[in-house]
Amino acid sequence: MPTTMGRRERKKAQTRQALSEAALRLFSEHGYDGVTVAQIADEADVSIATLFAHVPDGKEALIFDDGAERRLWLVAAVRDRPPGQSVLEALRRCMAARGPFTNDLPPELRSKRDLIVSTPALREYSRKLWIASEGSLAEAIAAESGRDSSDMTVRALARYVLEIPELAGTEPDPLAALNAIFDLLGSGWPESPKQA
Amino acid sequence: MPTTMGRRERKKAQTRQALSEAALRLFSEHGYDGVTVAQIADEADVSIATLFAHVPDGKEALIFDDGAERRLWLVAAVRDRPPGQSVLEALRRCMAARGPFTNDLPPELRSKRDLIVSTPALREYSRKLWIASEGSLAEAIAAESGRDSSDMTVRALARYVLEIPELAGTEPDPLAALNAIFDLLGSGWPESPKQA
DNA sequence: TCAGAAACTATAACCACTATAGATTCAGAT
DNA sequence: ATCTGAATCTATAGTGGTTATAGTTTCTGA
Repeated sequence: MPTTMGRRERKKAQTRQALSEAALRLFSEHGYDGVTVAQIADEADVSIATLFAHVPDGKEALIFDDGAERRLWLVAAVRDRPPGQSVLEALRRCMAARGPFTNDLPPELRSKRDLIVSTPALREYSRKLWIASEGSLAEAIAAESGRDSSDMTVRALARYVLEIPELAGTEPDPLAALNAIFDLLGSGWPESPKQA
Repeated sequence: MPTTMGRRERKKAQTRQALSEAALRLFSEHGYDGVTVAQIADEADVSIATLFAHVPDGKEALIFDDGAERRLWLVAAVRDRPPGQSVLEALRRCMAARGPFTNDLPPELRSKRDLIVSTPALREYSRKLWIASEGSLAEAIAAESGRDSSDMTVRALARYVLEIPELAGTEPDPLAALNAIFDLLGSGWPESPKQA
């Protein structure tokens, strides 16, 4: 069993990447709705059937990976945070370094992010990818807080954290929005009973 | 200007209702994916083009109204809550009486709810309808708390409240889940810093 | 070297949805 | 009462995403 990938897996990865690059290039040029999957398949020099074999989730998934990386990143951020740091603080820093919340990115990634943020179908799919990590994140949080990962409070917190990109990503100052939301999650909404 | 609707509006409402009923009946019988819009149009005795004229949001929207009622209900719950009651408590009671959180419903509505909860496409659309009220709810909350409705904290709270049906709707005990989530939103997540 | 798995292809189909143009029905003003 | 214009409905034909099928090529492991 060779340490390197066989030719087959290598070709597969190449095809998948050709599809991603073709899709991103065409989307950037003509907009998401201005491009058909047939054009993308052509540009990557494969058949339409092959395109869907590589990207079973459909057109929107073309420019995304499967989200496994995000999942690992989140879990690691919670589990390996420095001593004295809270779970929320660890998550806040983790997310602040990603996606819509930083401009410290190469220009290709920045334009990709802008494309996603400005295209509803892609924003929705991005949210789906984040939320797919809910279970893993809930387990990580549960492990750190001595609760069960099926505890609704834990699941809700995980979900709410993962909704932040969608919620704050379109704000004029995304980072400030991110911080405001984490403050809310940490301290709760101040009671404001109606005057009697 | 007559107090009652003209014949035209009456017929329009009839057609729309015929479509809703046909869709619900067929979905319940054969499952959402087991029914085509052509079958629904046939069952309601209209053309496919007419179906889409009545329901521009597409197949999933067939069994829903436009969500205006929900919006009014939520805003009223916040604004007209009894003296001494907090905003969150008012929203908790409002939601507890609706959708997935009560069984105090006629059997037709119960089976409709079960169909929605068990069909991903319909669950997603239901969430969309809830979230469409985010702006209105944020305004209502802002008015009660002396903040601005564009305040990220207000918007986040509104969003998080409106996500509750999707988040808690599939739990074994939805009402308990609802209460747990409102407790989290009210008090925040207890800090659990890592031991040094 | 051989057998089988995996990837790719062309083709054809299905379905949601849209566009168009024409027919019918209704509402409001004259 | 009638006329005009707008709303509604219709059939038809298309677009585009997605899947199914069946057959071909390419790689892998025995």
